[in-house]
Amino acid sequence: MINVLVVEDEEAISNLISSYLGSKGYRCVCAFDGVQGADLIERESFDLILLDIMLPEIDGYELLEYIRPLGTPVIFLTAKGTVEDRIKGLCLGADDYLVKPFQVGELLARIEAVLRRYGKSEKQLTFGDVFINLDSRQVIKNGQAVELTVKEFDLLVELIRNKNVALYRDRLYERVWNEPFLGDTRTLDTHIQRLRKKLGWENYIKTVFRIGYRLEEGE
Amino acid sequence: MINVLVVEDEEAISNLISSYLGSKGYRCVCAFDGVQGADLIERESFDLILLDIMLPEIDGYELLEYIRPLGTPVIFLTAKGTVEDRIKGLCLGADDYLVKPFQVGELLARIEAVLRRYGKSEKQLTFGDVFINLDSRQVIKNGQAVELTVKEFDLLVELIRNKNVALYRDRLYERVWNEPFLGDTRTLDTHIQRLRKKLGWENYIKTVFRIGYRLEEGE
DNA sequence: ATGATAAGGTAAAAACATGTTAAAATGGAA
DNA sequence: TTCCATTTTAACATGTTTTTACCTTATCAT
Repeated sequence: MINVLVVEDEEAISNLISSYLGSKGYRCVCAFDGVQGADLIERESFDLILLDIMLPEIDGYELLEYIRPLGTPVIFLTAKGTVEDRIKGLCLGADDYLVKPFQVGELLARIEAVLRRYGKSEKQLTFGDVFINLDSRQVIKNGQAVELTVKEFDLLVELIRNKNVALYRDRLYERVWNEPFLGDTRTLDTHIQRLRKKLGWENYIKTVFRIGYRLEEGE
Repeated sequence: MINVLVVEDEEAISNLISSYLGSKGYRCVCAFDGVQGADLIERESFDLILLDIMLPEIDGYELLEYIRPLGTPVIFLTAKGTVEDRIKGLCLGADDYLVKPFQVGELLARIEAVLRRYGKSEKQLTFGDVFINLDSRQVIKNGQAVELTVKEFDLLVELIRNKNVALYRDRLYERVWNEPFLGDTRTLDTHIQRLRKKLGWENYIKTVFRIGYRLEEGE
């Protein structure tokens, strides 16, 4: 699922965006000031950030500086509509610019354009000989369908989206289960084992001892 | 691991690039003509493509057309050095342009710049012939993976981040272990020994008597 | 030089993490 | 409700890492 961060202090706008995008199948996380935004950016990775310029604590320009090295696309949302502001935002590295008030439909169009530009409008994933369709939630290995349960599927997607990254078990669990990780169960391990078995990925899903797991390319 | 495709028909250059990048922790796949290149691009996803312009079968410009929709960054490698060629490549969507013959170091610098721009530069560190990927938590020495435990890895990162600085043992311990140092154990020393051994760094990790340790550049 | 400390080296114990299996709990569909 | 697939838990086995213990070697201040 596409993960969007909305950094916006006006709650009305924030709610509007998140409920609209939610209904369109995006996952929205909201921050109400720059500090919260920076925190969230550190915690998890987003596919897109919608960024208000006028924010308490840290303003949008400053936050953008922080985001740029991550390469995450950014759309500015702002009341400031002068040409200079536009240019400033775009020069600093924003991907697009939307002046408030705006139609949610227009916002969606721009979001999709930006994501397309970044090749993130993924409906499918592949890894090795495994092909995954996110819409139908089907997994095919060597042309053969592989039956995965919900949790197994979500776990697989999370691993592939973060291939070659050592995923901390707590983060991994929290991302897939959407609940805090209380480290005393074997739930995650059990699911990892089942994925390994069903896909024959004993050599690709590596255990990173004391950290978590890593889906490794090559080998 | 960063996955690079090299499409280049001169085998000497291809080998040079792939062995150099390999030693820096990149995974390189080589294609020797445009058709092979297109095949590989279809088969797997790359983080970066190095593309020669003058190729048998399908030339670089044509292949670029094919690559662009994927959003994969491309650096042209070519003997053609005219301004028109430069402009043509960049206009068509190449991210950078390198004229042969080139220094491998310059190539690496450009690669890292492009990857950074795309947010794909997984954080990485190098020291001497050792290459560290912070995302995947993998360590490569001379192209060979070195298996480090969590503590060894964290200790190594701390040393490299403070190269040429004498690190007090208490500070070093506290940074890596996240707990106060109660100076009566040999834990830190033991880990230093193991790092020295695994990396062959007996001459680089110096003991600063009564102070701690220092990772020294240049023998 | 010498002795009090500090660090190196090695092995083994202790601590801890993950794999494995089966059984129990959960929850949705018939 | 009952059944069934899925998910979680529990218990035990196995495997790794980290720490400690102990002895040796090195360093520095006197």
